[in-house]
Amino acid sequence: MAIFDVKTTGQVREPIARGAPLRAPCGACTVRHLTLCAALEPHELAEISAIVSSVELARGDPLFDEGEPAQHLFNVTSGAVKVYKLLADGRRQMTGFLFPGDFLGLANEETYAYSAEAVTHTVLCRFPRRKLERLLERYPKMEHRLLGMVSHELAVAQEQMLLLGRKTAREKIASFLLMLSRRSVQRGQNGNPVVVPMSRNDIGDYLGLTTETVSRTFTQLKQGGSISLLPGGKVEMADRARLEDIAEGL
Amino acid sequence: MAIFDVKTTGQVREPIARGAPLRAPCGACTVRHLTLCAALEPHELAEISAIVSSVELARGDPLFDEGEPAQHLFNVTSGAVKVYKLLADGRRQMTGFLFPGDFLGLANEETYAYSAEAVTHTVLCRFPRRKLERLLERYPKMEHRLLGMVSHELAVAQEQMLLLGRKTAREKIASFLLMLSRRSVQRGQNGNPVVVPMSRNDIGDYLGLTTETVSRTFTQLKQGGSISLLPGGKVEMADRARLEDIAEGL
DNA sequence: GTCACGCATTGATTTGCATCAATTTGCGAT
DNA sequence: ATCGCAAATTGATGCAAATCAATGCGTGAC
Repeated sequence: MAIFDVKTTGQVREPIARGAPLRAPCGACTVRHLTLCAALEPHELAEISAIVSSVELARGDPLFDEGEPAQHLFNVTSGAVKVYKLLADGRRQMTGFLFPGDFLGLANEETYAYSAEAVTHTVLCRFPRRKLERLLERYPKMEHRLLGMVSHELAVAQEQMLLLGRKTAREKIASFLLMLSRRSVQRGQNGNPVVVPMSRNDIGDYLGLTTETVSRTFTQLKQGGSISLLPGGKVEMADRARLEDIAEGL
Repeated sequence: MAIFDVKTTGQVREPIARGAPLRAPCGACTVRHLTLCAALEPHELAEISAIVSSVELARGDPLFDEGEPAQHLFNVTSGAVKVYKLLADGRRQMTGFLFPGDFLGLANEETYAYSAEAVTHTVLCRFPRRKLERLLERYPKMEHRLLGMVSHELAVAQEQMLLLGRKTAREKIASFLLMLSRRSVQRGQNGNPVVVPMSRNDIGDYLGLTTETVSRTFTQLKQGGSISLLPGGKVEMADRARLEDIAEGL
């Protein structure tokens, strides 16, 4: 019961679009070509708008937990979300960080396969899953776009397996910074310096490292002249070409 | 030019279905509910049959390499295939092992995102990508099924990230054996003992370990009474419940 | 302004896995 | 059966990253 859990924390705002269809269901939907609602026909947009609502989370608020019934799909409007899986003893693996334009909650099974939590203050669009599925049946083009998005996510996941299984700490951190930068540019923001909104611990759980190793590796890259650490969680990539070489193991 | 490379090695047989539509494009297509061609209408099957051909590979033969133009999709009919990504210095990460019923070659970009190679003697169905895409446009139900398959693969990939980033060597091997067993059962085969057709080195590259650690961990599990190693690359899971506990980190 | 808490950083030590180097086993070819 | 090669196993050693242990710093609460 993801939605009720969230409501308990007082973070869910009531639907913004109830009865009054918006031009677009949310501000993010036209940001990236991969986004589900981009380039829809007016009547399709209207139908989407009729089922969408808005969710707002504070830093650290849970969105849903692994194993909960998967009742909604979400689209990040602003902020950042982390998704992760846990082992019984608490070991955690981040499977992704999501930014404006990204989707989450797509589940093949009836339950979510991972947990999701806000990294910063975050706003999301929320689509009831059943209703969205009925919509997708009638608009194959939307499903086609969804297939493209999931295929892309799969390719990203495979790249991440290469990182987790075979890259060194140094290579992992370099890859991570470049990834953040690229995605930042995709959203039309500045790619350098890049904002790193998540904690060292979160980064460690994403890259399969400990907090300490993450911290030390940042320091090491700084001392090597590849990056500099700016206040406000920003990282300046002083030598991007070098970072790219490091990331590829050269 | 995947197909011509393969042809050079003399492994590609000419299309089996040219001009003479089959009942089903390949023996595997009805094996699993996730498979693309399962439960198709007769006229859909006929159209699929018209574009499919067959490929046969010997152990170790490449199917395609990362970066090649993605001209075909493949469906494993018999045997086993490994897919992997490489770093510049040769470090390798297996991203999956594929068995009868599994798909590979789905590419969002114009090129393959990974390389594929036969683990054992293998037969595959081959679908020209462009033609299949045109077919999918006309049959949204097939695309819907494809979406389900890719979503499932994504969930598997995320599970693998948890394994790579946070599990110990022992937990990785236990998880791996259980996964092989489950998939073996899905294909209607015996799940215990389970056939392990790939080398220790391949397993290491799948789990982010070295050959030696894989070997030692097998020995350790054997001595602990969880498994026994049988001739012919078979592994008997003597204490499956224990293996499951180990896999979950209990 | 200062207090306190969470987070980042740094240092010392341990450990698990990789690496390197033999040696053995398994298996197909003859 | 025996040869010959590839794969698996085993042992010795080294190193990268984890773990353990303080200490420093910045931000928000009051």
